[in-house]
Amino acid sequence: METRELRYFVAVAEELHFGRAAQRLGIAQPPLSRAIGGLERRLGATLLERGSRGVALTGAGAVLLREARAALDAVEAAERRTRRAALAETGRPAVVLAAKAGASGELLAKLLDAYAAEPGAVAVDVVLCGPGEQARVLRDGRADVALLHRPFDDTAGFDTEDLHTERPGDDWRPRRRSRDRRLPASALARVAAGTRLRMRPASRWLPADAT
Amino acid sequence: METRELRYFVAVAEELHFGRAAQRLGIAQPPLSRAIGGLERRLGATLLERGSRGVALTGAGAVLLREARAALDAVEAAERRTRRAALAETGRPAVVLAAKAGASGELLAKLLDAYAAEPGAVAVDVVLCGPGEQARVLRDGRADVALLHRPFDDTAGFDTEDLHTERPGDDWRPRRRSRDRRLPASALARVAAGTRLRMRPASRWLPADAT
DNA sequence: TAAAAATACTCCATAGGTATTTTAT
DNA sequence: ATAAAATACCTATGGAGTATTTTTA
Repeated sequence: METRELRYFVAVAEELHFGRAAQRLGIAQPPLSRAIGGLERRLGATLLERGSRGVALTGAGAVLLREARAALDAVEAAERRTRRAALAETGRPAVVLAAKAGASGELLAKLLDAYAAEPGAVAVDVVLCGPGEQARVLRDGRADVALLHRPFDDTAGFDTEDLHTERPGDDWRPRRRSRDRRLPASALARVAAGTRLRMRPASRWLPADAT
Repeated sequence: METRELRYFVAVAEELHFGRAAQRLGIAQPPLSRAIGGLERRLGATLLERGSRGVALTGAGAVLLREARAALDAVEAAERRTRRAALAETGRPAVVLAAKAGASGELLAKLLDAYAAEPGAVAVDVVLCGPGEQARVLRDGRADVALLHRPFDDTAGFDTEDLHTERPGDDWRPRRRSRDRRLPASALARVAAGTRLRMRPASRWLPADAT
């Protein structure tokens, strides 16, 4: 499967309409129909139910939509991180850390200090995100690490390390008196060293040794 | 970036030789050189240092190798899981569980029983893997969940749920008397419901808002 | 100077466009 | 009857092959 096909399918699956999807992709409707048709033929799967009111996803189509988004994110991340690595070649390397804008100021400062004190620490660029944007920014390669707040942010599928626990009854304003574990900047160090990208299991469905 | 380009690059990065890589890909050397050249031009990055003794990876090249493998795994997983979903459409759906061959027999049986007892449980196919193969099998979509053994298997990047703890001093043979928590088959249930595929941060390097 | 990668040029497969037909409500 | 997708047909971009030149250790 080529990423072009995945992009085409995602467009159709999101618009649920070949015409609009084609418009969004900047191509004509017939080549899009053929691309999806070819994809279905090669997968041996019906991805869409066609009707004169547009299209609907089949079960297999829903699976592909989910998986295709993840795969496209991974491809995008590959591109972004390679570009960043190339720029870093001339200059000092850095990791990009995503933090929710307007929050965790003190924690962030402590973390950066702790990491900077380590031998071989590289520069850390901080990207500020809107709430709940961190996961996306990590997945598509705009950032390499993030500060998340459990249980509000979903950490599913990411490697995590606890940095700080806020006392219950704290009224959600960070307090001095909240318990601070020794800030482990090791996560930053590991990411800076280029730890391998991993993925989480997903999906549902059938046979064990089906291709 | 097209998956074809990623496959080509991975081949060259692994062989460190355009000729051998081309052979492995079943194409001639010149088109491969051009494909990689085009990729480098579009990324604005030098991925390989060419010499008459073959090639060597640059920093950016090493990043792309790592990221490209992950992206290709994601694409492969998309294809596999879609095919499985299509087959399941006619017949009952199932999740695929990966287990290390020759181990965890009793735990596996208990887990499957616990899950089967839940309302709306779907079929579970069990795939037996060699040691350490589970992570790969999860990443490329041959399986959806796996039984792993901490701290021997690296669970980095996966969502985990503790099922069973073996007593220290147990001599590594599973014992009846080891403490069994109530087996939570909820992981299986969530996976069967089609939880979203996630990825872990990776990589290293530079600027915040570089494309 | 010898291996290996890059260029030059050609060919063809296939992505894409336009016109039209088929289908489903 | 009408909106939407599929099919037919044509064009052209670019992927791949062969022959050759350029590079570098």
